[in-house]
Formats: sequence, structure tokens, C-alpha cells
Amino acid sequence: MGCEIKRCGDKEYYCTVELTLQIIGGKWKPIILWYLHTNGTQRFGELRRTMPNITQKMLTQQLRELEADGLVHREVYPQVPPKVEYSLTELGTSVVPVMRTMCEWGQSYEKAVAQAADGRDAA
Amino acid sequence: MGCEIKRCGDKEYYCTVELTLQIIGGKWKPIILWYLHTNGTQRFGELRRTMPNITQKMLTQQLRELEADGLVHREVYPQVPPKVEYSLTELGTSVVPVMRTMCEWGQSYEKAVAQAADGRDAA
DNA sequence: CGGTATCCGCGGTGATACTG
DNA sequence: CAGTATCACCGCGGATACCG
Repeated sequence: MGCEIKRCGDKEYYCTVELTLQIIGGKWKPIILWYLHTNGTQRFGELRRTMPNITQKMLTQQLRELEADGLVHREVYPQVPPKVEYSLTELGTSVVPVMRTMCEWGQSYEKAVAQAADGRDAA
Repeated sequence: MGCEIKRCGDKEYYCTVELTLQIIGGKWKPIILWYLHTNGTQRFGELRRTMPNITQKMLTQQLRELEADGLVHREVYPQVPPKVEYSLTELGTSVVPVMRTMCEWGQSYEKAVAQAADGRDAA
């Protein structure tokens, strides 16, 4: 039990945890999703300025993957100079609570580690 | 805002979502944690048989990382042949709800994708 | 402005063999 | 039984340059 490989589109996984991980995991996707959620619809350049450390290539790539997975909507305005806006879809909005849960656990983990460090310092 | 890098031990992150991802993310950790939770304390060989596709090296490595992060307890019985048991710590048990949330979202995502596929087939 | 195209290093992952 | 050790691959992510 639990050893069979399942498929969803092009993604393979044993457990749906992994499926979720493939969609919102990676170095940049959580941050992108987070900013799209907190700041709302944004242009490519705005996202870029918000995340100074991501390269243009990676931002484009990750946004396209999120679009392909149905989490992000990409609106192209046919004008010069180009204008492209990104926003969360309904599906994208539905991941926010999941991310919030992960956030909260991460925070409690931070505290647990800090307390363990204090314990060692006191000893 | 949100651009500062935070640290927790050897891990760097902007948001605690990423911290969580670094701890329970990757190809094998969710499965390992899941089996440890559902099946309880297990020996190395039992875990291996449960996950036929993981290599011995990866299983060892991932278990050690989980141990270093405080999610897994490693009990070595000094005997020949060796016996080593792995179990979830309290901290490890605390991630289970997070994984459950991710599981549930993954399942709803599966359904959304399946329905979208049905829609295209009908058209 | 919002992208592609190309090249490349590094680390995550795996196959295989050996060991206390 | 439960590991190390070693070698090799490959894909993620980054740097840089060019394009409509």
C-alpha cells in the first residue's frame, strides 16, 4: 500500500503531499504566490522589484509553470511597450490557506529551535 | 519588506513557508514522515521495504537530516547484527497536520484537474 | 517592458560496491 | 542489518547577451 505511482498531468507522485510540493515547492514559487496574494495583481516589473534576488529568467519560468498548473493568470495587453499582469486564479487563491499553515508551523519550528539553543547556552 | 534573509540554524529563507519546505520538502521526506506516522516506530529495513524505490543511501541521508532537524528520533541498539529504530519526535508529530493539509489540497487539485480534463473531452 | 537564447556550475539523486 | 564510499548523471538555478 502506498507504493503505487499516481499521475496528474505530467506529475508523478505517491502521495498528494508530493503533488502539492511539485506545484508550490521550489525556491521561488512560495514567494511569488505570497506576493501575488498580499499585493494583488502585479506587472512583471513590479514582481521583479519586489524580489531583487530572482533572475528574470527564473521569474518568467516559475510564473509560466504556475500558469500551466492553473494557479496564476497571465494577462497580456497588446501594446507598446508591452504590459503583462499576473494575478492569482481561484485555484491559486485556494493554496493560500495551505501556505499559511506551512508558515505557522515554520514559525513554531523557529521558536522550538531557538529554545533548544537557549537550553544549550544555559548548560 | 519581505526581502530580508532570515536564518534558522543552517537554513536561509525569506518566509517561514520556505523554512518548512526545507525541512519537510524534497522527494522522500514527506513519504518517510508519513510512514513513520502511520506505521509508528520502524527499523531501517522495514522502512526500506515499505519504500522499494528509494536507495539505501538516500534513505539513510534523509533520515539523518530529519534527525538533525529534530523531527525524527534514532535509537541504536548496540548488538550484532545491528538494530536501529526510527520514530517521530514530538516536533515530528507536530508536522503531521501540516502534511495532512497539503494532502487535502493536493487531492482537491487532482479533482480540479480531472474536471478540467473532462470539460475538454466533452468539448 | 517583458521577455528568449545560450552556456555553465553545482548539488541533489542514483547505481554499485564494500564494511563493522 | 544497517550502514559508508565512490563515481556519474542530470536538471535546477544563475549569468549574460540579445530581441519584438
